[in-house]
Amino acid sequence: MAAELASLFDSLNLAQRKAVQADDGPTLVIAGPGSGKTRVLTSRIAYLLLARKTPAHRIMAVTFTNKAANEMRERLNRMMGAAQTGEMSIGTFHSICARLLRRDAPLIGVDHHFAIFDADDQLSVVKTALAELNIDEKKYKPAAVHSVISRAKNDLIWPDQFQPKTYFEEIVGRVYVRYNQILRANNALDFDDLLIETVRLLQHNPSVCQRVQERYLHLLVDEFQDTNLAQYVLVKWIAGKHRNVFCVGDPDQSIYAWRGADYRNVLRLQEDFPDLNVVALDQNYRSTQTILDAAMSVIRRNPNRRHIKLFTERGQGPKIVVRELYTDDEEAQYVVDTIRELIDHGAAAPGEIAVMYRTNAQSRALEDAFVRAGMPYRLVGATRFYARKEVKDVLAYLRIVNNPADSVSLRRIVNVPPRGIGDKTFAQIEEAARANGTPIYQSLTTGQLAGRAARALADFAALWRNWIDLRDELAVGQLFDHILQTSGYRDYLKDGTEEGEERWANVMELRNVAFGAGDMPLGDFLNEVALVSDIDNYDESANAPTLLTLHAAKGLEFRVVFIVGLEDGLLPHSRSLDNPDQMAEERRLMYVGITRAKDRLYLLRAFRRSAWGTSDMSAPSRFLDDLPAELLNLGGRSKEKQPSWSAGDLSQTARSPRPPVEFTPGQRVYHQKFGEGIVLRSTRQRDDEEVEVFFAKSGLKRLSATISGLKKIE
DNA sequence: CTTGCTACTCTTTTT
DNA sequence: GAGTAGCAAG
Repeated sequence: MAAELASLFDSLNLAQRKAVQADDGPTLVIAGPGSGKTRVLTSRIAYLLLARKTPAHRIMAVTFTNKAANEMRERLNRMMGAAQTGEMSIGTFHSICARLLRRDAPLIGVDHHFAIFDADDQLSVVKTALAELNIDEKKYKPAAVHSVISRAKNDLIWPDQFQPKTYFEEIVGRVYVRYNQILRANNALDFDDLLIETVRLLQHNPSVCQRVQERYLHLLVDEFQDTNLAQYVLVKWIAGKHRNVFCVGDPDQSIYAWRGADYRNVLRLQEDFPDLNVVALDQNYRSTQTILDAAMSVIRRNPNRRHIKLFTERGQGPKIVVRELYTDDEEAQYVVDTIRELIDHGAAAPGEIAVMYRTNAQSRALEDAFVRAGMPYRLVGATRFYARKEVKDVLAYLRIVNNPADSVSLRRIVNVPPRGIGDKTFAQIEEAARANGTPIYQSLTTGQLAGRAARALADFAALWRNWIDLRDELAVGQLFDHILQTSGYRDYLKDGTEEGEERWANVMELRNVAFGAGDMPLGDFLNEVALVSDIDNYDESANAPTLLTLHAAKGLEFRVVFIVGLEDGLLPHSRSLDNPDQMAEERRLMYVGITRAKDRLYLLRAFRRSAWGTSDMSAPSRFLDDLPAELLNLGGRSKEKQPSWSAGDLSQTARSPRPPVEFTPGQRVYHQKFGEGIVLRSTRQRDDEEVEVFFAKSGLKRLSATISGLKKIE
């Protein structure tokens, strides 16, 4: 024991050690990026377990992603070689709340088999509510309505407390009421319910509250700056008795205000726990001084922040490379080319490189470039695995078996594959269920419809019945196979097309997860699946560059980081331009991105970016202006002498932006769609180049050099 | 009820 | 440019 502790402390600096060994009572560790926050949190837990002999089951640790939780558990296991960490309550707020609620589900008006509705399901509930209330979807966008509802829940505002301030909110208030009723009729909770219902459970049930408060001797919270009000109140309740909260965070890295996160929770903590012990960590162990200086020069311009000076002993390191490319495709090509060079020169292994962007849509150009270069990559986000149609379909089958009240899932698959149960028939069933006040399952089995529909319904009801009977007899994996077979979904998906095979492969991946669940009850399995985030599945061992959004990059680090799309309107995002608070958040996002880099940082922008099928010009990000020239490598150009097409103001560049003729007759070229070809003629257009190419496969084509993405072959 | 066509929106960021 | 909602025809 003593040996483990000694070696643990050897790896910590004085300030970190002080935090780890803090006395019991409320503690807040404010720390800059790369200062070992998570390490301090893990060490604190090890310290509590080893030195303080705290039983593992009396510790709760909340992290931002399940991945972070798993990592922490692994580290503790390695450190202590003990399986006792398995008894710790560790996970995201959402997953921990789901576990708490499961036990006392009847107290909040659902049963133990309650479903957790994801973003997709939530939207479909909003749509149903809008339809029932005769509200026009075109005027009141379901997504916008839902975001207000979600925000209210995160601020702990129940439907009957919702105070509309605008006409729009007036409408939302009415939808909110109906929305929640529909959720409960489906025996379902949404993501936000997991938090707000747990707060209510603790508030209104003294015995439950006492049990929880008594049990958790220590509560530790990572990424505290990203907690919302509901989460903060949970912290207060859970730690209400023993008052041993240990929070770790960095206000400069708060990037989730848009979903209710409130960095003022730091102030609330100070108010609610006047004896709060605050520890600050500013030494950085991740990045070179150049990178830290760049990060500080960007974040410095935000108002109302505590000024901290980040320092490192890692030295200056290489300058930050700033480049301007002509299009987003060229930007992507630059990324791929540079990565290849870095790998060839041994500057970094492929897995130590990341490419970050503001919006998921930007990943497409990058993916194309990686595919063209035949270079493997990891993609985080975009179309998340669990959001794929086929995956959601199969899960919907499992969900109606676990929770026969789930009409949202039923609607999804009742006619997939086609069974002759169309919208109209389904609406009748739903109506019957509502009229009789019975769950949808019953009105399906006892339905008294006539003709073809009745036959189809009876057949489906028999299948469903059979699955439910098998629910508790078969393991999740076996049930999975059985349903896939008997429902006809398997044959429906495997339709012989290439796309069908791809979808089938995804279903098989899900099948692996199902078999991995072993004897776990179906409900537990579904809960777990509902709460995984994309980053949770990110495979460390795959040795390939990672493509991810700046948000997803939080908490990670890479030897080399590319941030692409440094353009006003993208980073900072156009929706933030007229709002100082949102602008400050964009700046923090940029700060988070920069500080992910250990050694090398590349900041790229494209002069022309295609979006919505058209290509538009863009101005450089204002954040680039904040970087001192001495930190930058501008590729031989001074800051004033940027490439020709961006010199001067935009109106001027619009007239004669680009390019000298790039393609000459006889040049061999490659086009993504048409393959290889030979240039016959090239004509300079106003701000483009028209190229006539003879393709081996598709014959003569006349193309725009900028839009076609035509490439030279050396 | 199913299939296939047209027209329209869409892009912040996520547990 | 792509995915989907909505509609018309089979």
